Amino acid sequence: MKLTLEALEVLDAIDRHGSFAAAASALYRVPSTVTYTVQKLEEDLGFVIFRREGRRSVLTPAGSLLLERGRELLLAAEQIVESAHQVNSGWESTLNIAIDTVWDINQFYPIVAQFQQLNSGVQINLSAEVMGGSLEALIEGRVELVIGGPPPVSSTQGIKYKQIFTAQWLFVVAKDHPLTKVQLPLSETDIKAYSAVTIKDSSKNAPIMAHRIFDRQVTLRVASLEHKIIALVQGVGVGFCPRHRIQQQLDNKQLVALKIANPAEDSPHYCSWRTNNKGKALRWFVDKILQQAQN
Amino acid sequence: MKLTLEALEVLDAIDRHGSFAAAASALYRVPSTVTYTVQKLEEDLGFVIFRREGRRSVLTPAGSLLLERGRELLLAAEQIVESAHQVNSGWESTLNIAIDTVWDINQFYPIVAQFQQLNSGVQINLSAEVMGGSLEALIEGRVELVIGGPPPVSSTQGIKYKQIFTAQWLFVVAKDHPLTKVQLPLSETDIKAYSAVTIKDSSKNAPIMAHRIFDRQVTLRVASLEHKIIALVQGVGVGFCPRHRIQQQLDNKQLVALKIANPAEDSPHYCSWRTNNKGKALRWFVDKILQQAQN
DNA sequence: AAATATGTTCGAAAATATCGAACATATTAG
DNA sequence: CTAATATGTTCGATATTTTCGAACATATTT
Repeated sequence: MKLTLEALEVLDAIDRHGSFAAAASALYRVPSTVTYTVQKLEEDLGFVIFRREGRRSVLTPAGSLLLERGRELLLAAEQIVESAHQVNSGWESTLNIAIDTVWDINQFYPIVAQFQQLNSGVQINLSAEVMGGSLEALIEGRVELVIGGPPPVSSTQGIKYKQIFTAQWLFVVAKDHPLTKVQLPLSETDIKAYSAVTIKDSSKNAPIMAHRIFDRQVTLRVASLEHKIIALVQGVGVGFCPRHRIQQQLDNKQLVALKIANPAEDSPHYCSWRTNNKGKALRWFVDKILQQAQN
Repeated sequence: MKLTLEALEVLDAIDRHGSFAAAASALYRVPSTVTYTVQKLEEDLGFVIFRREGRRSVLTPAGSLLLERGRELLLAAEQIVESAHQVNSGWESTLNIAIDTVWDINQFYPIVAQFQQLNSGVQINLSAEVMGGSLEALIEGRVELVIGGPPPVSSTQGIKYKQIFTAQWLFVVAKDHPLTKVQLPLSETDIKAYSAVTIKDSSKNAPIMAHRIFDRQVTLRVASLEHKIIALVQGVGVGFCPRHRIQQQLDNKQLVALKIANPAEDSPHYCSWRTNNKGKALRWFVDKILQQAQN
């Protein structure tokens, strides 16, 4: 049972060029060498790969399977070497980034575009996460970088983080919502009378924490802040939103911010990344994000 | 760019055994050969795999990636050869069978003996599993056939199954256990007063399910039904057992079945197998098991 | 400081791959 | 139909690669 990649390349060449002779020529070898390689492989593996039909050889079923799957193997081998080279040169082969929904993903695309111009060969994977979900992805190693998430639990090793902005949470409702008729500031009781819109934590084992929304309210759970804003504009419910994401809706009066008795505190948001990744791409993005945050 | 599977095996051995010397020994080679192979691979690939730190060598990031992905490659290569063999002979080269502890393994040996007489050359590997463990092994591909396990989750692709028997669960205690003095049927409260014996699920991530045993009882966890029966006979605790496995103990009065207020329901047991294995041996065993189940 | 274990270098020996010529067989051309 | 051509195999000679073992260098442990 001693498969070699080189032998698979020979099989591939035979099939691709149609004959032992043509394969030999393509491989800059002599025909007898090809014969030798095939025979040796057949002996090593213990089954016949080509049934010799006169001068034309055809693949046996087992040989056919070997070739087909073998090609995948060759491809995978090449990709591994490729990736290793990239890592060696300092660039990761892939970089997985999670963007918290609190942060506007549109702000991020220009940075990605800038990165692409470096021609690093690094594959960037973006995912949108919500609240706990982004950190969970970071801790479990599914992503290397989280933008706009909450601060990591302090005990977590191997993760660095830095605050990049503070979100001001406003309590907003649609322009014609009944609560706009109520005297300000709104009490907890006023609010409880109406259904709320919240963002569903994308972490798998979401902790039971009623972030921003008081208990026992009927709530609509949506998957992202974009959806939440739409739901609020439509008047489906009420809820808190970060000011910077709804400035437009406030300006054109689609949403109204209402003063309430117990206003939500500002929440800090962070850029968090894994320290075991020493690649240039991660470094580049972190630098870029922190630099942008200073302005 | 000339990767070879053999070189990957050397890398794997170095990492697995912790040093060049140990790897050499494991590969029945001399240390200088290992050095040679590594150096040659480094030269062929064009990057350093091990950073030499005195006598201890540590993987570079690129080397680490190469090893990690290379292991997958080796595994894939093995599977390809295995599949080709299977196609070639019609017989698998190996067949891994898990037998749930609910099923008496002694019943199974005659079937294995019968199979050996066919001289198929198929290597049979038997393993005993408990409850979820057998299915986990099937889904993860560690075994191709499970006898006596629970039914697979319906969503699982690539697995067929058929019920082969129904187990009646009796609540049993040792002949001189205090519970034999209590008036029947036993209430839940009666039972809670005594420690129970349960079988520990052999799956790695065993779900928290209190199968057959009520909450909050002090329990002794054992590894198989055989052990459980012994523990019950010794009077260490009480618990449910399938009737067919303790008939002998009931007959010679080592165990006593007691009627209880909430009897355990009969549980169906299945024969489950992977459908991607088209080999004759799996087919043979499945046929045999199903046929025996009909009687 | 001595003993032990690890990794490397290097020349010799062993194993393996490649070549080229001779031969066998099938397809094609005339 | 026969000759010419192309393909695949065998086999001895040659070239290349791998392996070994001894000698040496270096780090860890006793």
